[in-house]
Amino acid sequence: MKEIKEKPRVRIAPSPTGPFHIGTARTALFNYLFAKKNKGSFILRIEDTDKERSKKEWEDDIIKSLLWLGLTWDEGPNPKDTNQEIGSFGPYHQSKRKEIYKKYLKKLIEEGKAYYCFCSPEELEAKRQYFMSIGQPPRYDGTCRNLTKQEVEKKFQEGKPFVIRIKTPEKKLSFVDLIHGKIEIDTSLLGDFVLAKGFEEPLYNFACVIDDYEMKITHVIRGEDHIPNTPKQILIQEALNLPRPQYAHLPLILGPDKSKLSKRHGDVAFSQYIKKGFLPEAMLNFMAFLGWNPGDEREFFNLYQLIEEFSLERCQKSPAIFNIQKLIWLNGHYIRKKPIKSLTRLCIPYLVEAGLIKPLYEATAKLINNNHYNHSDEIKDTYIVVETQEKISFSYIQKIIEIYQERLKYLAEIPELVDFFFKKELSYPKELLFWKEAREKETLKALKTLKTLLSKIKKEEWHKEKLAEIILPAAERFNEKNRGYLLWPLRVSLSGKKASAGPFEIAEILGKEKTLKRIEAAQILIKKEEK
RNA sequence: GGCCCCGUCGUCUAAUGGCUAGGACACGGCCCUUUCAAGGCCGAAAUACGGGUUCGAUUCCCGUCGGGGCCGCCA
Repeated sequence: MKEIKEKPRVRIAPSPTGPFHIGTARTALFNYLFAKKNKGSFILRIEDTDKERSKKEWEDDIIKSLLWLGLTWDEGPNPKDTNQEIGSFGPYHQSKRKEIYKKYLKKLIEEGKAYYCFCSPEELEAKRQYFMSIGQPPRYDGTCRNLTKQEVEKKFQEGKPFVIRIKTPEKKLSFVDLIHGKIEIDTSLLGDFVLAKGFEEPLYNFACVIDDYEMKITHVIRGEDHIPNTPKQILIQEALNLPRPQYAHLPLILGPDKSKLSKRHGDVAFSQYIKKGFLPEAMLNFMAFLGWNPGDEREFFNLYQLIEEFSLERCQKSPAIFNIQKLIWLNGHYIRKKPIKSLTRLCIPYLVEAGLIKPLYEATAKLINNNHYNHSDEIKDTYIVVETQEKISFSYIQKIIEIYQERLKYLAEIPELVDFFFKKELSYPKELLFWKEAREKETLKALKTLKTLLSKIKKEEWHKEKLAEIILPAAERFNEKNRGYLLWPLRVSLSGKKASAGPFEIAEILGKEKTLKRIEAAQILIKKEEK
């Protein structure tokens, strides 16, 4: 494909009528990659023309999510103060652009390319039904198209509400899509569609065309569900004599049932993924591969590498099913690669939220409470274990996180994995202590052996290497066929879980005193139930 | 129903007018191992169907079938 000579200007134009959607995030990413790859501009425009449904909280959600991903925009709302804007083609909220739309609407009316329509919703519904019943696409029949000046005047006098419709010329229209190639449609199927409700409320297709023009958008990169809108938008451009941007329609993201990913598939809200503890690196890498690939077998890409490699030519035509398993796998990969200090910082809010620990200082508490978007350093602090009221340090927590780093798939899992470190007493069925066919007797014996062995280790030597040095040979002596007879009860008595990190690393973190206490607790558990 | 888009393992995908159609996730097995992970090895698994063009089509063309999107005074 030809090189892009002009510096491209692209936009992501979400409407703040609900939680920021995973599909919108993917579209944003592709726009961003295209812009950065070609040294162009990435613009954020808030499409809030639907004043009933648009809410500030959703706009904040959009902004937060994009920033979290690191997809910063060159023009749009100022992320530091959303009442301000950056860029010289604003305003970037459609709700603030009414006067601009009005100007173009008037021009169309004056030139006879659009007209007032006074038909009521009821009348239109009836017509729609009729067309459907005879197997025709439902479209406006043009009742008001040829109203005389006097008739229009009269309706105005009566104070009848009106909409503005375009006079759609009947013709074959085609456009070149950068992903799909040439797309042709017959405009007679479109009818005279509505541009705006009165002069004050422009509708999507109209506002979009005007803004794209005024903001000098060169490439419209959006979801495939917009293909049917494209001919309408081109018709508006032609009526107004505006240049046509290039179009690229990305394949849709599908749910497991192969229909467009939507609320009923569950987690489509982007913030859910942030809360669950997916990392931006994983989300970026994953979303990029939904409809794009580098053409070889590399599979890990950071944002900069994506910018380097991205091209629309390598975009897929066919839709992709959102495969959560692969996201989880990728996330595990990025968690393993995360520096341990950063990972600990990311995990702490989850531990706090689960009520396992709490920050000693109010300031930290506030910071954590705020959200999971925070990656800041301030989180290094002293914490209090809720159940025991012990003070613990950041580095103590770090040791715990470290032994779970390769097991973690997403951050929200961390509390259930490590909760036993913060519990006063563990509760688990005694059968969990039994290795293979071992029962009370053998297990008691194992626990007793462990206690004797561990008691002899000096506090200064209490680290996992020393523990292994002592316990491992003992385990072989205990049962020459299988070390599990000694090691399994150790691990279970310390963690209370059937799956966990290794017993020596756990014991090291727990310390001598607690380790011995937990072994005793296990002995008591077995004995108590024997009676 | 009309119009439009799409069709390679279950999923994300690579390849090409010509080697046994490659990789990844998930799945199964084995190894490692005290468990769970991680890691290593192995395995099962796909060109929707029918015609054409061609020496040769998964690839190009046509049709069928299948899936999806859109058909608002929502975006």
